Amino acid sequence: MKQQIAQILTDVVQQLKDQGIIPEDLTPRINIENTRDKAHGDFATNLAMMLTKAAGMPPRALAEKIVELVADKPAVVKVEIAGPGFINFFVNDSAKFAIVEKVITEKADFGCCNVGQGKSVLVEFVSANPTGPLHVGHGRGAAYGASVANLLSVAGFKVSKEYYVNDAGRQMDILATSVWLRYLSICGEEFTFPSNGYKGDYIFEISESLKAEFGTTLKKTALEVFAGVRADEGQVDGDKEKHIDDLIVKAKNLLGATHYETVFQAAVDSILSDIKQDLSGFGVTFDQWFSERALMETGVIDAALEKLQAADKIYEKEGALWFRSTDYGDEKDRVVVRDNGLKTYFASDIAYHFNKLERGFDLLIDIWGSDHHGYVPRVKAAMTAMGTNPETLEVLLVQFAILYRGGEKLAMSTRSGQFVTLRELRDEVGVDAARFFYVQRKSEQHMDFDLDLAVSKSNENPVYYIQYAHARICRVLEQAIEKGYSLDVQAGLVNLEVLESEQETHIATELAKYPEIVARAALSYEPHQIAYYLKDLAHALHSYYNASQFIVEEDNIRHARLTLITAVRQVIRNGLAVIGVSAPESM
RNA sequence: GCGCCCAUAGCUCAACUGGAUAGAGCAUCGCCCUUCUAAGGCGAGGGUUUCAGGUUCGAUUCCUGAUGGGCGCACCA
Repeated sequence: MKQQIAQILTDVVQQLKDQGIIPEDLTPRINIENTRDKAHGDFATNLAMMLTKAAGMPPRALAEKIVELVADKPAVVKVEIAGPGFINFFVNDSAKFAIVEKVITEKADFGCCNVGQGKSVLVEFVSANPTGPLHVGHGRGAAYGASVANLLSVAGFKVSKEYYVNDAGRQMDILATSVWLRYLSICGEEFTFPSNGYKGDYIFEISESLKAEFGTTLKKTALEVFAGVRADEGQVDGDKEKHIDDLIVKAKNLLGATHYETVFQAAVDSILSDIKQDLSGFGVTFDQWFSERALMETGVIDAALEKLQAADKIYEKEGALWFRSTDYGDEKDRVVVRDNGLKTYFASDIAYHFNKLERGFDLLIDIWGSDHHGYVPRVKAAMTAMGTNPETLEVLLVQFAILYRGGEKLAMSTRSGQFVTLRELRDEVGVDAARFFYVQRKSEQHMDFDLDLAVSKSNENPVYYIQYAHARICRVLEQAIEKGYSLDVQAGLVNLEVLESEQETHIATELAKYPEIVARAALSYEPHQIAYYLKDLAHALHSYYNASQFIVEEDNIRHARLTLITAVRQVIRNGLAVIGVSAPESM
C-alpha cells in the first residue's frame, strides 16, 4: 500500500517538473509515514513542505497543487491537506486487509525482503578471551549480535557468524600458569597465589582434571617455582605484572615445551568448550570459531604486514615497526612489531581483518564492547591502507550492562573471579526473558540490569506479554476445533470484508508495518525495533481479544476473525524468531 | 588535559532518522472475569526532552558552548 502511494507521488513529482514548478534535476526523497493519529488518515507525506523552497510556494498552496495531480486510485478514498502542509491519505478497508492474505501465504517468509541484495556479510561478535566463563556483559553482545545476524539474514544478506578466539598472547600464558599453580596446590604444595593470576573456581576444576589425568607428573616444588621470582604486589618492592611474568617463564622452563603445551591446551579446551555450550544454551551459534593461533601459524600476519609495507605505510623507529595510521586520521601511529621482536595484538588484528577481506565478504561487521571504541580508527586505517573502502567495515559498539542486585551496583572483573556469569543469568531469569531484555535496548544505550527485578517480577517482563498473545491465539484456535469448527483460512480470506471494528483495522495496519520495520531495523542494525513492534502488535491482539468474541456462530465472521488472528500469530512468530525468543503454544 | 558515547514522565526505555498534541512498560489511582487463558483490557494523573544559544516553515533529532555520567588515550591483550 505504501509503495502504491510512493508510486503516485513519484508520478506527481514528474508532473511538477513537467509543469516547471520544480527544477528538472531535483529528485526529492519521497517520505511517507505511518500516521500516529488516525484522524490524520493512514499515511501522510511531508512532500509539499520539503519542496516548498524549490517551488517557491508556501507549503499549503503547493500541497493543494499536489493533491490536484494525485491520480485516482480505488484504494485511496480520501486525500486531504492538514497542519502546516501534510498530505494525508485515507485508505479503504479492503485494501488494508489485503495484507492478511500476504501473511497467510508467505508464512515464515513474511517480512523478508531483499535490501541486502544477496551481499555476503561476516558478523563477528562475542569473541571474549577464553580465560574464563562468559559473564553478563558478554551476554548483551551475544544477544545483540545474534539478533543483528538474524535481521540481516531476513533482509536478504548472506550472513556468516564468527567468534574470534584470542588463544594466543600473554593473557593465555597467565591463564595456563594459573591453572598449573592451582594444580600444584592440589598436589600439596603451599604458596601464595599470585595476585594477578586467575582466581575463579573454574581454574580449580581444570586443575583437578589435570591431576586426574596426569597424576603428579607435572608437579614441581613451590620452592623451585618461586626461586628468583620477583616479588608480588603487597610485598616489599612488589609488582604484580613482573611477578606473574616471571612465573610464566618459570612454568615454561620447569615444565618444558611439551608439558607446558599440555597445561595450556587443557585450559583453552576446557574454557572454550564451556563457552560454546553456554552460548548454545543461550540460543547463540556460530558458523566459525576463528583461532588467533591458527592465524599466526599460517603466516597471515606477515602477509598483512608486507601488504602495508608495500604501500609504504610501515616505518621503523626506536627498534620497533610502526604503522602510519595518522595518515588516515588516527591520533598517533601504532606499533605493530615491538623492539623485542614480538608482534602486537594490533598486528594480529590487522591480519585477521585482512583475512576476512581475502575470504571475499562484501561487508564486515564487528561487534565490540564500547570500551574498545578508541580502537576503531586504527583498524579502519589499516583497512584503508590495504586498499579497502573503510566503510566495508562496520563496527557496532555495545555499551555495558550495569548490574544491580539489592540496589547495589555489582563490580565485575574476570581476573578476581567475581562476576555474574551468563549461565547464572540464564538459570535465574531464563533464556527468553534474558534475550529479550538485552535486545530491548538500543545497543549504544547504557543499560541498567536489575537482577532482583528480572527474577522477582519475571512475570511482568514484556516478553511474556508477547508470548502470551501468541499462546492465547493458539488456545483460541484449539478451542474452535474442540467446538467442532474447522479452521479454513481460505474461507477467512474471502470474507475479510466483514471485519470492520476499530481493533480489526488496527491489527491490519500493524501487520502491514512489519516488513518495513524489518528492513529499517536491519539497515540500522537495531533489533530493538522488532521488540517494540512486537509489543505493539501484542497489545493490538490483547485489545481485540477483550473487545470481540472470535468463535462465533456466523461462519463468515468466525472464519475471517480466526484467519486474522492466525496472521497475527504468524507475525509474532516471525518477529520473536529474529530476536531469538521462543513462541510457546501455551503458558 | 584530549577524544568517543550517553542525558527524554518518579523508575526503565521508545520516538519511523528533521514533522502534526513527545509515546510505552513499571509504580500510583479508578473501572472490567457467568464470555475463546485477568501473565489480559479500558480510563486518569504524571514532561520547560539536563541547561544556554544557533540553523529553518518546523528541532528530542542537526551545529556551538556549558553541566553531569560512562569509556578510552601502551612497544597490554
